[in-house]
Amino acid sequence: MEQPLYPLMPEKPTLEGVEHRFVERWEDQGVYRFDRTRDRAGVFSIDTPPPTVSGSLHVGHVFSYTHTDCVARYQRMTGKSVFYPMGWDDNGLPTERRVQNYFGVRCDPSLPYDPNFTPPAEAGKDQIAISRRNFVELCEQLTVEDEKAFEELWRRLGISVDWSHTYQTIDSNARAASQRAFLRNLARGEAYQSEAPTLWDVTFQTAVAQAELEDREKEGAYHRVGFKRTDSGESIFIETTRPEMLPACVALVANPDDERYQPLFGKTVRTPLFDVEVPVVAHRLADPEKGSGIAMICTFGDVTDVIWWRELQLDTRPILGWDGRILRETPSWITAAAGIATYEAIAGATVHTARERLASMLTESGDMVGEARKIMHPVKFFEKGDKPLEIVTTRQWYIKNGGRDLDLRARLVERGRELNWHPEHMGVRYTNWVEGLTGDWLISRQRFFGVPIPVWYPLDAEGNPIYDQPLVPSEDQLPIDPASEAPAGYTNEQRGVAGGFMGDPDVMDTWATSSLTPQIAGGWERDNDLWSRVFPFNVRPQAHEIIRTWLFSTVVRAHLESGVLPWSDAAISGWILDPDRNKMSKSKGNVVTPMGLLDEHGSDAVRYWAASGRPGTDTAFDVGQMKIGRRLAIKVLNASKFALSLKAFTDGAAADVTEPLDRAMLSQLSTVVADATEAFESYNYTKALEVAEQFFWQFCDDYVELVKDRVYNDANAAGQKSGRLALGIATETYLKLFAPFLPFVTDEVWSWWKTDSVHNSQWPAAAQVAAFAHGADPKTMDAVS
RNA sequence: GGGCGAUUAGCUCAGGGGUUAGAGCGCUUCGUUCACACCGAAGAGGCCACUGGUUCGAUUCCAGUAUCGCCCACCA
Repeated sequence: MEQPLYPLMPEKPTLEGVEHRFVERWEDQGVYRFDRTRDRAGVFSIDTPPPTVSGSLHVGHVFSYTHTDCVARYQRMTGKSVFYPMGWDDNGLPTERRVQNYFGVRCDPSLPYDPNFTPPAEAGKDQIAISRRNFVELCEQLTVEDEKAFEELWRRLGISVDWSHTYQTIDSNARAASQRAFLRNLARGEAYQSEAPTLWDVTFQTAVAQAELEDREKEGAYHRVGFKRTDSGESIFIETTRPEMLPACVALVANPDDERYQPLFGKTVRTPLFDVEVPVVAHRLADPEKGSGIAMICTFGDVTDVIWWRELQLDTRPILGWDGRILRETPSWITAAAGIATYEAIAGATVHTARERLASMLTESGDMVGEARKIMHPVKFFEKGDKPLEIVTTRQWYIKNGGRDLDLRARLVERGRELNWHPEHMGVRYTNWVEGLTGDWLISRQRFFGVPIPVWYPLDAEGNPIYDQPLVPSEDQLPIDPASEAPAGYTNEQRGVAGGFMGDPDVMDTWATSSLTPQIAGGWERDNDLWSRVFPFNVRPQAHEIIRTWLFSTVVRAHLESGVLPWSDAAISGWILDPDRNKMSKSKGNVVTPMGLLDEHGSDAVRYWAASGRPGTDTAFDVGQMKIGRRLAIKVLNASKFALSLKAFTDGAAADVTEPLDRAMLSQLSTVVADATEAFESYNYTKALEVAEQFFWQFCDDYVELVKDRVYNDANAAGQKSGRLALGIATETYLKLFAPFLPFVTDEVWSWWKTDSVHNSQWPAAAQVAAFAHGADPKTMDAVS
């Protein structure tokens, strides 16, 4: 009796337990460890998206991270040292909100730190006010838990990251990188402060950036309101959706070509109820078709008001506070007794209440004609907020992003063209966004849990901050917290004291840190050796809805700091759609938990489904595809076992493939290898899987059936050797072709007859396979079938 | 309002100027204890959204229309 050639091969192969077995083995053997002795050319570096850990795990994560992993595994097999770090985005509002809800607390920066504070076991009805430091500690505590859940999922899914390279967007390296980049922007004049009208979220009481806006269709109503000409007393009617802004009115505006209003330009009118004299001005943005063709300009009712105010150099008459309520103090420009009385009736009211009150007062006074006419119109919201944004004037920090500088804008558009987009048409969104920028990037946020803006301001003799002489730390001090540390030359006793200093109270926008993920993960100015081996990165994988934020801001930072693109390629993933073809929402995603899917179908099967979603294409959530994936994995198991039981080999005596059938099969395989390789090189993992799968099924159905007798049969020694070798080559090759997609089952089979991991093996070369085919016609296989 | 993408079998999707347009699922039928029941084989099933144009030839290229989705936009 012959000894079995492959003693480790089980009698009944199964997928049972492969995930746990190989997750452990890969970790022990360091299969995915980044080899940092390799130079940049030998490295494939990935700017992994750091998931928002406070968000829920959902199938969308599984989907897009699998795509990147397939590419990473392919690159690793081509001999590259793959730099595949993992980051956690635990910085910013989502974490704050989750901590508030989870622990039932809220941050009150005026409170002192309580080192003994422990949150209640269960969140109570009333939020407990805690200090900023206590709040930040809770944020850190909760995110650690969240990160564990993500890591477990990634490992189980077979995501081949090197777990010794992880970061958090709030950890000290990230804070240092974020502050360092900011200080360099500041030193080069790319970061600046400005006191200006700013889009403001009244719920969160923070400024928001253009990239965080979204329009929502909301019901509004046109109020037709008359202004009396100062000279003749004739009424000029405007239509407004915001009558509550009337006390903030600084002018009326009409189009310069509008003959109806041309006689009014240069004249003045008086506002109803408040009796304030305002000019009538002309501007091209006034639309003769909208409302009555003449509009009131208020400071500030909408972003057009800001443009008019700036370009026409109008007065500033703010009436809205940071809390979204009408300022309590009666403004100085309202002098008429009736006007003051009217203002007092709305002082302190919310915008909504003030609108109702003023509308009824206008009706009573006869200044408003008819009923308010309901319309649907787009209203600007903070994407995470649920109250319309207001515009208030505040001092904020900005980074230049081409919004006000046409040269810089053109260079950034050019960067977008240099980038290889997958799929290509996603590049258009970048260009559209950059060309549509209306201002620089507002990076300061009036929040608590984030990277502090690393500057202080000296206080003058009256105790007022001197904003244009910020005090900055040296880079080797970073990260710093200006709220607890003092600038050089000062002591903490001088904080808030005339002649002393104050820390900038704000934190940076979460994107201001996330835009530096290549720098954070790649060891910029922290580990220059690493940096030189990974930057610029090869690929940024990400979703298409954050091209305007994450992708663009990362390009801005790398362009300003290093004068290059941060990566050569961007791989844009699509969305998961539910069976009704709607975007799969988080609530729906929770119904099917990712871990539950992996338990039910197996990781390889779920990966198979994910890999069927092409780059940038929205894909239906489809359990059927997972079942097919599982069937494929089982087939790989059984077919490989069969081939090996037929004494398939690749490393025996110097044999050659001599039989025409064997050669034809290998010829076909070499084409498949070439196609799969080409597909992977252009990030088309779906195609790579498809060609491998197609070959594999035909191989099983036809070739194996045809060859098995010959391979069993000892009589024809040459034919037998040829068949066994061809079987071995094919088996080894398809295992490798499938390895990026089905890492578990392929490594299981690999372990029966090889000692290393298939994931560290060399990606097949079409030419090598072809050499055994000796120029056979690949079509022979189809014919024979 | 501007832009991008999609529309192919009942479903999920490939494909691509040139014989009869493909796959998987589902459906129907058949088979199998000798790798694989978490199985295999065979079959039925299509005015390739619509209308024009270019062409010897269009499902494929071009233009327009419709529907769906997404991105963006200056809220009077």
